[in-house]
Amino acid sequence: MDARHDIARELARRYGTLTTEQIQSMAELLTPVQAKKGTIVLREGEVCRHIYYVERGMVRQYYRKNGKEVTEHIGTEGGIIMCIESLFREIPSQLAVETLEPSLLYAIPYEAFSQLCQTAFAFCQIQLAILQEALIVSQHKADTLRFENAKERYLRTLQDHPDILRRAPLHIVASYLQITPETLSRVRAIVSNEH
Amino acid sequence: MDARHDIARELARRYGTLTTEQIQSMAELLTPVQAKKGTIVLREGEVCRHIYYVERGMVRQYYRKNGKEVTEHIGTEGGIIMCIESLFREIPSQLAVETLEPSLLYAIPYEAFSQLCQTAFAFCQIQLAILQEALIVSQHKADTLRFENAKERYLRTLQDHPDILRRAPLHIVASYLQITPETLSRVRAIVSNEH
DNA sequence: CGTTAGTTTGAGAGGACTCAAAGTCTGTGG
DNA sequence: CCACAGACTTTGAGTCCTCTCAAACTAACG
Repeated sequence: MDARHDIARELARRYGTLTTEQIQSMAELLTPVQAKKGTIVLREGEVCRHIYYVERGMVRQYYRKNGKEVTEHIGTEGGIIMCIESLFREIPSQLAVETLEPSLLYAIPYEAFSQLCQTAFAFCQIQLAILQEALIVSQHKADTLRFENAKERYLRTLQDHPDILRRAPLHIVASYLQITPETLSRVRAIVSNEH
Repeated sequence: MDARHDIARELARRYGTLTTEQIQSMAELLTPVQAKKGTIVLREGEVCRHIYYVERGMVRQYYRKNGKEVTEHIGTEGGIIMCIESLFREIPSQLAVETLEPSLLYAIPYEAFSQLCQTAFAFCQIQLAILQEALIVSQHKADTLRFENAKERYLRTLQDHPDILRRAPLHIVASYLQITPETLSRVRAIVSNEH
């Protein structure tokens, strides 16, 4: 069976319900993207036209600010990556997307997916669920930044996404946690001293 | 003509396109909520079942953290208020909604609106557009907090939402800007000295 | 007109930043 | 297979922004 069916089925399971034919339609949209470590999947300035599903590997979204790279998001197996503003407004993306490991992504062309949405509410519901989920995550992230200091954010990530800490280089984890590499290094030292 | 038609028409204009009959259906969902200053429109712990459109007045969403009230969002004329996590997951809301002025809101029952979405893609598109917009705003907000200090955030709000600064009490603006009332008071003093 | 809520001002503390330098890892080419 | 260059991480010193705590002042409301 095509691997794309499995992804389509997984998306349906997670975000809604699709009939067998609808899963078939969904699967046909998926385009595999195999990329070795360090590949730029979406360049800054390009218009983002896909939603990406991470099947294997790890990718990050980042942008440049005052000459420094700021990591906005890191996605691992099962994660969804999209450059929200670029995708929905069809404007050049501030965000770039880069693999941090050899990765297998499945790109969902947004235009075509939107077409599908018009054919059946079930697809629409999936898009709605993805956006709702993203909004909830976005709010939780904001709360975390509001109330937790560097050490607490590190410990939370250690709890919630231990693979990110294990697999991503420190300076990228640091910008993901919105702290400097120096601070993360110090926090790490303190935490490992406490066991 | 019913005022609710005007709101429905405005929502359609802003977020999509609706036929006359669809505007009619939408208008029928809208429930006016007149509330004097200081009214709790949604209590913490209640499940949020409506999306609110602010026709007149000003409302805020806030939650309690370590005994203090934290203002998550302030909405004025034309704004949309929704307690995202509660609404979509149907769980008790952490957020409360309170009027800061005598206000006229229109409540859109989410359940009924979702029903409508299943009858025509046009409604779905409106919901999608609202969520997309909310996501973009949410990201911009995060960027602001990441890179701007107290004074810059104050000046930005002075630029973008001058009515909030004029109409809301300082301590509420402060928690909206994610700074203490003391800091906002100092920032304000500095800015007004510079003219 | 007094009581309470809200705002201003001051002093001091702390977390995270910047800049700087030393130490470690990694991968490429000889 | 080793050596070296460049990237990454650690450690140190000093600074700054915003916070907390405290007290005085002002406004608002019954």
